[in-house]
Amino acid sequence: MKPSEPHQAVYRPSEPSASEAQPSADGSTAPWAERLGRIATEKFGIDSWREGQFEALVAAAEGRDVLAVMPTGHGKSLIYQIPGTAITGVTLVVSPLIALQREQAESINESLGEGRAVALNSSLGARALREAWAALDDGGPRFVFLAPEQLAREETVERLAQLGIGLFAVDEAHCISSWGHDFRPDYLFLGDVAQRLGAPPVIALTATASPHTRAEIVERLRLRDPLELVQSFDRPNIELRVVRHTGDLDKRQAVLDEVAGLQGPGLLYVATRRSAEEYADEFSRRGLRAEAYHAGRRAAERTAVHERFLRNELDVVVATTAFGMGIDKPDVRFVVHADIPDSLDSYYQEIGRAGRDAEPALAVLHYRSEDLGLQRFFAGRSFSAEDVEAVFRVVRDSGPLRAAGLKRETELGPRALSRALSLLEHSGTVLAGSRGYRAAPGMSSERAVGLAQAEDESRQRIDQSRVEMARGYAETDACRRQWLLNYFGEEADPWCGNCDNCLQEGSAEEAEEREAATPDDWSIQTPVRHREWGPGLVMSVEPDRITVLFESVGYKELALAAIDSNDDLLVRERRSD
DNA sequence: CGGTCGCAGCGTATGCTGCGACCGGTGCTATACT
Repeated sequence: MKPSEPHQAVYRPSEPSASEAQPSADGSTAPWAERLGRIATEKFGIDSWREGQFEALVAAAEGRDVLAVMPTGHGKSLIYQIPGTAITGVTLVVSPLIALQREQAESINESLGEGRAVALNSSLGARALREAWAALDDGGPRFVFLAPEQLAREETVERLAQLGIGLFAVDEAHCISSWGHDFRPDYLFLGDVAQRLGAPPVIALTATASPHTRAEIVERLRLRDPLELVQSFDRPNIELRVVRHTGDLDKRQAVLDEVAGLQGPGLLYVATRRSAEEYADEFSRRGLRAEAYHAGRRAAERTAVHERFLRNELDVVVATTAFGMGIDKPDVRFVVHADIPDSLDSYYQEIGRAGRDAEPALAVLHYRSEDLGLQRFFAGRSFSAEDVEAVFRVVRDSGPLRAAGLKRETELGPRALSRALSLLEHSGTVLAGSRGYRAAPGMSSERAVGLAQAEDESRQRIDQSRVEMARGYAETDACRRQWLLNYFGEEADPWCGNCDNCLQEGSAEEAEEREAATPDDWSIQTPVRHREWGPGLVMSVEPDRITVLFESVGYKELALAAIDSNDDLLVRERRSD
């Protein structure tokens, strides 16, 4: 197996389709590659590219959908910025946080001149909002930033459709999967919105997405044969460690002692607001410059903490998952976790905030198996048959209805409504059409509830299995980096030399031996089919077992002995692409 | 699922134990009030 190259990337090159090619703003007939290269140099000062990056933005200009998974700081935004500058239509960018919208719009205005990008959100007063729309109608801005909630309003979608949207970009696209199902349901409707905006090419961008999340992004946004650009997830300068604890108190003590002894600036992630406050108080008592950061603090305080951290006025920020999106501070020296997160997707995203300057950095997870209880709780929300039935009846009796009409007719809260609707739609009992949602022909409400419940159970199994993969990372005695990279569908050496397991007593030679003992007939990313669980992908291979990600039940470990002694239990599938 | 809180009960320790109830993470937006 060869070592990961720093910018190893996989992508499926584009076949330009002339029919869908974007019209160019200046009527130029020069090939897109040439024109975009010139714009990159002249307007953005870019003349070198990461592997696949330039091809991706050319593909977008030519009308192809793109899914790009690239680390922060690798120029993801250029993939919509450069084509957006050249095409005739306006580029719409969906972004989850108002602060991010503001930041991105400012950066475009610096490159292209004032007024080329606007953000539409609730922080604008009524007057500023009118002015922003007027500027858009006059053709000034080339880029509009907004949150998915804005696109839930039909009036907004209609106005944008009239403007003519040339590109539809979704930044932080993993939010579709992590937030869409209950927390921010409007993420699930972005695929619909894109259709109603005239089905422009869609660009999905994120720094972190496992194969499962990538598949969900493609499905939810209805990407059509997208160009997939997936750069390596490896961050070799981050040392990975796990410390196991049996009791809550000794864990707490160890976390306090460790963080107090580390050279900052750094982050301590915790599971609850309360423990964020407690740890921050204790660090302050010990003389550290520490602050708690969570969604329960006032907006002004959160901004202040963020800014002081960026200015190196804090040694450590103790945070819940609220902290971090869009933070690009190069010299974060450590990210310690006092509690295990809900998935390796979250964990990787959080430790990825360390060592962006490529200097040595440290990621330590303090682990107690009991801590998984909270994550199981978050993963296993209860199913409401009444809500599902109410939504189904309304759709069947008064459909077709759009989201706003459904909200009016069902009188459910936004979260309950979209959770029910998403289950109904995903189980095929409610169909999304151009005029709104309608019931599948001949579908009874009993059957709809049953199918939705099955869908919910499958979703919960998948969430639970992601928790189990996080447990696997914490409990493995093999190379942690290999586990993490395999989780993201990437091949990796069995010995990284920079995790506790590799550093402790193992050696490259021992790892090679273990590797030699692992069977050759299974390799990661092999598509397989299980007798009961259906299709899946091999995610990791160990001497005595393999881990498979199944579409229906999530991650499962299978003993090789069982597979060998049972001919048709698990079979290899031919690759579909 | 596990931790914490309040309360009853014990029975007299400026508390302790056991039990059941309750809580736990992410942000947008619109609207009503200071």
